[in-house]
Amino acid sequence: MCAKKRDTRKIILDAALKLFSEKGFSATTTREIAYEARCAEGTIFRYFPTKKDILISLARPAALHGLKQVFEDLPETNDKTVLQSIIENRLKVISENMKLLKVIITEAQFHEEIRKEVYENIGAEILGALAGYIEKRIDKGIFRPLDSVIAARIFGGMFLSFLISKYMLPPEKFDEEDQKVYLQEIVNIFLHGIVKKEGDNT
Amino acid sequence: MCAKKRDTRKIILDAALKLFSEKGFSATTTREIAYEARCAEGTIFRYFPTKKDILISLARPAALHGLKQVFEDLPETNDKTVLQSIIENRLKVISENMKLLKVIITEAQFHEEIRKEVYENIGAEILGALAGYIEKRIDKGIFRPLDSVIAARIFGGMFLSFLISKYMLPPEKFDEEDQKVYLQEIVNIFLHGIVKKEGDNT
Amino acid sequence: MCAKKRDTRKIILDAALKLFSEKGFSATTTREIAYEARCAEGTIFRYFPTKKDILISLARPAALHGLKQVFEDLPETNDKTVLQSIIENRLKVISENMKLLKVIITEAQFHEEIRKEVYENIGAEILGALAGYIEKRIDKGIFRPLDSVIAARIFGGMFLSFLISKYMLPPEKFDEEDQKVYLQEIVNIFLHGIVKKEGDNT
Amino acid sequence: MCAKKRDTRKIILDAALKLFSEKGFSATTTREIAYEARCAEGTIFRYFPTKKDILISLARPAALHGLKQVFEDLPETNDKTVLQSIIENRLKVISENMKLLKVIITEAQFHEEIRKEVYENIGAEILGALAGYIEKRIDKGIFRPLDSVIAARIFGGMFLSFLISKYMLPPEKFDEEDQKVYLQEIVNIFLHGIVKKEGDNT
DNA sequence: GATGAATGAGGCTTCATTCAT
DNA sequence: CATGAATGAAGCCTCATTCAT
Repeated sequence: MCAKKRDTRKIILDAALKLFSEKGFSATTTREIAYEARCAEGTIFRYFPTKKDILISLARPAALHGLKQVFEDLPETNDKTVLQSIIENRLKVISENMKLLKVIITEAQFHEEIRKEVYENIGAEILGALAGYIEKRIDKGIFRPLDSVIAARIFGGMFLSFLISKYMLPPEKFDEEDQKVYLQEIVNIFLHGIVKKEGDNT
Repeated sequence: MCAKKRDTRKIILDAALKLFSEKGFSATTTREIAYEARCAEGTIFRYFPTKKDILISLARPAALHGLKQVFEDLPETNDKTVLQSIIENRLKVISENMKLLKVIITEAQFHEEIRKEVYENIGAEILGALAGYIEKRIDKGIFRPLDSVIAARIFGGMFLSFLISKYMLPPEKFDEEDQKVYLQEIVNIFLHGIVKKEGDNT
Repeated sequence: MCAKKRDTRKIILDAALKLFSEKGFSATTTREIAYEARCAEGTIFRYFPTKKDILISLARPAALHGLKQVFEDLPETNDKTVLQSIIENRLKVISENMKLLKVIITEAQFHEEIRKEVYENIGAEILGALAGYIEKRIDKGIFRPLDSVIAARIFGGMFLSFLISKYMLPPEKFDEEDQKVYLQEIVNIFLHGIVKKEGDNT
Repeated sequence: MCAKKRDTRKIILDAALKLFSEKGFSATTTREIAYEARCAEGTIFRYFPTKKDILISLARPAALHGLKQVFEDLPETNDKTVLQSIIENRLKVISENMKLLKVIITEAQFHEEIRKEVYENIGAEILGALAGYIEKRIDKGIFRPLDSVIAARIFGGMFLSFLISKYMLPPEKFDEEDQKVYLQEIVNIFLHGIVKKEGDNT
């Protein structure tokens, strides 16, 4: 009785995710969601009391789980190439969750509930993992001493700028080669910027 | 009876800007805009054929003009403290336009017209100015050779992470001191990451 | 649970027909139609994308079909009394569709779509049938040779003048007796006017 | 103080007439009338308390005067060619007033005030003149005895069918030649239909 | 559990009318 | 007299939500 039956709830969530990411939450109608999910409009309300509850469900820990992996369990080898290749791998996870990320980032501005979920998950846990990694490297004297949370956020911002370029620029303005160089430079700049240098006591 | 007759158009634009930035474009009603602008709903449509036209007017080059100066005419003294203080100064312009910036960034995702406006103003011109500055420093052998556009974007992302922290985090989690340190670290990491080092031939 | 579920579409069409014929298309509001149809305003738009689509649906061939029979299959006995009684009989069809006819004729002036529908139905087919009848009588030498289409239109005009008198004059100015005489004279004048006379070589 | 000043009232009436005849009364906005009359919207209301009053003013005796001429002062020569040529001449008056006629006929259905004006002017006077003419011919034994009012209305209907053909059919379907024949046949049918014949005692 | 017709509040927009200049 | 900005009621239409089947 477990796996087989068409999981309507999941289907509706997927449909909503697709549409929210394309048109935004307010501009998406329940009728469109029903059509995309190939179910009746009424069915949606058997699973979600309210349209807004669909949005909130998308920001639930379970849904965000995919995103958490991005900065989790970072190995402590700091060699430039290793870090870069890891980041490239993680990018796959991001790409798979891009639609969700877009919805979350956009709607978090306007909905307290989403914002809270984001802080407690992405904010605390995800960036926390990265900050933890940075902390350890500082302790080992490899990175210079700085606020690891701030450093993690800055790195997140660099990464974000990559995502913005990748997903909002027209493809001809940001090709495969650009992407590769971009990621290399993020790692370069960040590592060079954070690494401890002889005689540096800032 | 002197010059300043109540400029209704401007008042409506301001009201819309406030509400769009608080609730998003779709979630803001023309009735709310009218109420905020203290005019009749019908009056709005004497100045804007369509609700969407209010949004577009907000994103017009004229509106974005203020933001252009942020990275324009950067002095070529590269000393860390100078750069940092400059950036702090420019931040005032950003802060004054933050509401607009938020609306523009959010709605650019969903409206082709806005997106174009953004590319041609924020994208091309602003980041272009920063890229030009970086280019000159590379030529002088101060920065290591890298793609100046990518570097500019990365810096933009770092900056963006600051804005996100400043405007989305609850104030008690990001106080004046945090902000100062954050900006310092952006400059530190970026400069150290981009500067040419002895024996570096990456 | 049997067959006849409340046919909302038909009910809305009937309500619209009544109101359009009383107040005209533009002066009728969808709220009034909903009230007359005893349904919610929103319900109307489940069946018709647009108010104008209600009007167009009213003018669809299906709706005009009833009117086509008016001059169809006219027997070729030309005796005055026969023709007159026939016309009186057909009048029933007209009367039953008078509201529709009024709407169609009125709105055809302003809506291209309606006009086309009218030409292809009332114009071409109905008058065509009458013209065909006239043609046959000409061939038999009973009517004098003339343009049968024009003759049909002229007859239509005579008939129209009757309808105008019947439906626009206050009833006390156009009683049963008047109607009878009016129809007799239409037939008289038309037949005398169209019949071939000895020594007539117009 | 009499002739020279731009007669705003007349200009507004003309503008309204043009638009009412093109789009109908309800579908015409005061803004459009103001634009067509090259005056401010507010100016309209200095001359007409209400939009509807513009319409009513159009149906005033003074405005209808032109139309009255059509059947007035008919000479009593009944010769076919004379009558036909007269009608052709009168047609000029009709053409000049066609816009007004269209508005009057259309809106009379929906506005009591207009309807009354039409009865008392067009109905009584215009058709009355024609009926008087017919009466005289009957008295002289040239037309057979019949209800002259009905006969006048029937003739009016024939004429109306001509106007409908002329103003609603696409021009290529109703050329100059058609028009000439049409008018000839109206006269033919009417005269032959109404004339007294030997041995006719209907 | 699923459906989809029905609802009615409310959204965007229009428009006749008013009124200060 | 003329103007045209402002009004707000009302029009058309949308949409989240309900409910009988």
